[in-house]
Formats: sequence, structure tokens, C-alpha cells
Amino acid sequence: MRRPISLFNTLTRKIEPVVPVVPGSLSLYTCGPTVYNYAHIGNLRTFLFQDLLKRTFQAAGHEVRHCMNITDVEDKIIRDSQGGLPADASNEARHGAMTTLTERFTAIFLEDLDTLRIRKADFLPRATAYIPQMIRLVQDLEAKGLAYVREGSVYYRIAGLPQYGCLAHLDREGMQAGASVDADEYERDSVTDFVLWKAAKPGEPSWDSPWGPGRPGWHIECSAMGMELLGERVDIHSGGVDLIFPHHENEIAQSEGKLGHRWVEHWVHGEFLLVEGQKMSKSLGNFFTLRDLITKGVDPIALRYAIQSNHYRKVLNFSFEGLRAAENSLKRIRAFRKRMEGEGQAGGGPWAEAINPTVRLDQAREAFWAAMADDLNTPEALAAIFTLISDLNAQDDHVALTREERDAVLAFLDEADAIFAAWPHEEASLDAEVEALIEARKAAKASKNWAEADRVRDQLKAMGIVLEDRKDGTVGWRRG
RNA sequence: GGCGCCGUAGCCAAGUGGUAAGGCCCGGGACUGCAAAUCCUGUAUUCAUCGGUUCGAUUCCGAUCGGCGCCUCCA
Repeated sequence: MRRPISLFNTLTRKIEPVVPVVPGSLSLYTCGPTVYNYAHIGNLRTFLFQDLLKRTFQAAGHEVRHCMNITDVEDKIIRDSQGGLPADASNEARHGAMTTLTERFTAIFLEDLDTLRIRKADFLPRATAYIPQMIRLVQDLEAKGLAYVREGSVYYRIAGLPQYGCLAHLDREGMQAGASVDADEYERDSVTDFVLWKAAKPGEPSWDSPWGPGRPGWHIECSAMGMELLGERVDIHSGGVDLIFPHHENEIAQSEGKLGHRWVEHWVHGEFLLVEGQKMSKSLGNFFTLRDLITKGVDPIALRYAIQSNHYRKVLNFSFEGLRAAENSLKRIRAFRKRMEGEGQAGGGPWAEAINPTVRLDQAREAFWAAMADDLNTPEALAAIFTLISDLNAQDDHVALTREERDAVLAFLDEADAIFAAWPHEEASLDAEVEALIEARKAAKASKNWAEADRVRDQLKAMGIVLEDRKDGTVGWRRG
């Protein structure tokens, strides 16, 4: 079964159904990292949002063709990689220094994705591997009269493009009133024109081109690689809100200038993240990479959950208190999963009302998908799961769910976890030492040696194993 | 100056023109040798403020206050 999904489209500012050009096969381009440093949690929020987007379509039965660029040539990369080189270093040496830096941080970035269970794109093109395609694209634009050359650089001419600004909803007059526009060092016909190809400056790595040695402008890589790998019509293109302008606006200008028709149907943008109410900055001491948090003992999956339990289009205020709440929420879901994996232990106690587990499960599944299909409303989707957990825990306390019912619940948890990737099945295997300790406590308990029983239980807890005595005398355990 | 967003309980956070989901935390009770897990139960007469439209507004309109983003570094 393939479920339709609707998303807020920045282009129209409306929530609209996503209708892939090729039914059942979604083409997705997500703006990737510039690999000159560790990604911080703000960057990672965007990549987690894109993973949520992708996984939702996959879980909804769509095939996804996903392309994420790796930007490995850029001002900051050049700045950080060329420092140790002599002024007369060869172009080869300059490229080598740049590659050393970008390969290192590309590897680190990919490790971070693994740590956060972010699925890798089918295509992860490096910009420097597509220089010929970019040059051809710039040549095409030049041939169409959309671009012009100034001192070895090529610029895109915005003047004849009435639709320029449609994504960011900017008008030309407002742009020209901007204060920072004349700070640029390049010679352009109009302040709104942007660079497609930058002439090399002394000390910079460069590629040969029809306009002399130079390097690609910031926006051209996404247009060139997106068209090359995903085609002339892309269903969804996403990134952080800061990319709406100028990056995505300029991508539209370039790509549609070349194609002569609409390139991307749906533009989707994730909001920013604040830390303890303030913008992340190194001077405030609230700048965190994933590795910083792991060093502080944070479970990366709790971070994943904390971020994904907020709506992607709202500013997220990251806090350690919020992280603790996320960890505790996850404990509840995981404990419920463990309970469903085991057998029922019906007992007594107060009871609100009997329910039909199968009917209740169907309701939860529909509520979950209705929320996800409505612009990835994760808070509401998770609420559907928690409501189900409360209802079924109460029911199972009194009338144990059957094996079939438990398995059906587990199937739903797996279905939801295919998106959230936070409560997977874990193999229930223990090492011999732990098993021996559990047996030792059972013996102590049987002889009512409470002090010894508690001592062993504390010892196990220190080892990460929490015991749960069951009504029938058996002892359950979980990691925690 | 231009464009736009947000303000819901201690914290996080959905939501709808018809009388406030969910999570965390906290209090009481049940179960337990004690725990853990779980259940029952208590926590917003109220959704920044002030007006307007309406039979009725947290939800629509306007104003005000407060917080924030973008207007070519940026996830």
C-alpha cells in the first residue's frame, strides 16, 4: 500500500500533496555538508529532518532516489587548507591540500550519519568530481545569453528573469535596498547578479576552463549534479531555511534557465536550532558537535528523538533538559516493546475500561499515518503511539494480549521505527556472568535474604541491566 | 525600510469556529520484601494583551506587547 504524503511547499507557502513525476518513485535532492569541519547539531538537525522526510516516503511505500551533494570546494575550505603551503606552491599541491582536508571531514560526516542512523543517499557526489558538468552548464547559460563574462569570472544575469525571487518571495526593489550588497569584490552589471564561475585568485587551487583558470560558484554544483543524477524534473529539493535565499533561488534561476521549464516541484526547508534559547556560537560556549555531546554521555539516539519529536518547520530550542525528557520518553516506548515481545502477565488492580486491542491498534496506525502524511507532524504521530501504549498496557495488565495481538503491535512499532529509528528490536542475549548474577539473586530472594538480593540487583544495575520481578515469579530484565 | 514566523500548564509540544492531544517532571494511591515496570488519580475554567466579527474564538480579523528569521558567510 502506498500512502500519499503532503508537505509544505516553500514555493507556494501551502501544504500540498507530493505527486512524484514517476509514480511511486520519488526523486529527492538534499543539500549536503561543506566538508571543512565537524558538523554541529544545528547542521545535524537539518540532516535528521531530511532523513525523516526520506524514511517517511519509504515507509509509506515509495521508492526514493536520493542525491546529497558533498561540497568539497568552497571559500572556507580553501582558507583552512592552504595555510601551510608556500606562496609559489603548484596547483597540484594546492588541490592535494584541499583534498586532504575534505576527505578527512567527509569521512567524519559519514560516521556522524551512521551514529544518528541517518540513511545514506543513493548518490553522494563530490562537487570536484563534476567540474566538467558544471563548466558545460555555464557554457549553456552563456550561449543562451543568460550569463556574461567579466575578468575571467562568469555571472548570471538576473535582469531578464521576472520570476527571480519567487521562492524567497523577495522583490527586486527590496533587494536593492539591502545594505550589504555593495560589499562584494566582484565586478557585476547588477548587484543582484551572482557568480557561476569564479576566476582564480593567487594562492587558490583552480581548474582550467574556457574562461581561464577558476573554480565553480557556490550554487552551480547543485544544479549540475542534480540534473545529472536525478534528471530534469526533481520531485523534492530540501535544505535548511537559510538556503532559501540566495542558494535555492539561484539554483532555480540556473537550472530553469538551462532547462526552459520547472526543475523542482516541491521545495521543503527545515527550521533552525537554538541552544538554550540562543544562537549557537563558539563564544557563548553553546556550540556542540555530535562528538561533544557523546563525550558528555549523551545517547545519540536520544538526540535523534529529541530533534524528530519537534516539528521540522518550527525553531527547536535544544536543551539538556529536553534531552533528558527524550531519553525518558524512549524508555517508555522501549519498555513497552519489550513487554510486547514477552508473554502477558495479567493481574488485577484498578482498571479504567476494557478495549479491543485490534481495533485500538488500527486506530493508532491510522492516526499515526494521518499525522505523518500531514506535513510530517511528528508530535502528533508520536502522541498516537503513546496513547496506544497507555491503552494496551492497561489492557494487558488485566487481560493479557494474545501472541497474535502482541505480534501485530510489534509490527506497528517496527513500521513506526522504520521512520524514527529509535526503538528497534534488540537481541535478548546475556553473557554468562550476568545470567549467573540473576540466578544468584533468585536464590537469595528465595531464601528471603533481601540484603543480598538487593546487593546483586544493584550490581547488575551498575552493569546496565535493570531487573523487573514479574507476578508469576519470573524475573524480566532490560538494559537501562 | 521590505517580506515572514512565533507567543498554549514547571519544561517540551499538537490542535480545532463549539468548548484544550501527547511526552517529561511533580503530588496521592495500587501492585512489590523493597524496588523496577505498569495501572488508577491530581495538576491550564484556559490558550501573550486589548478590541472586533460570530449564537459561540485558543482557533477568523485588527491593534498592542514580547521573542525570532530572511533581504547575497551560514543547516
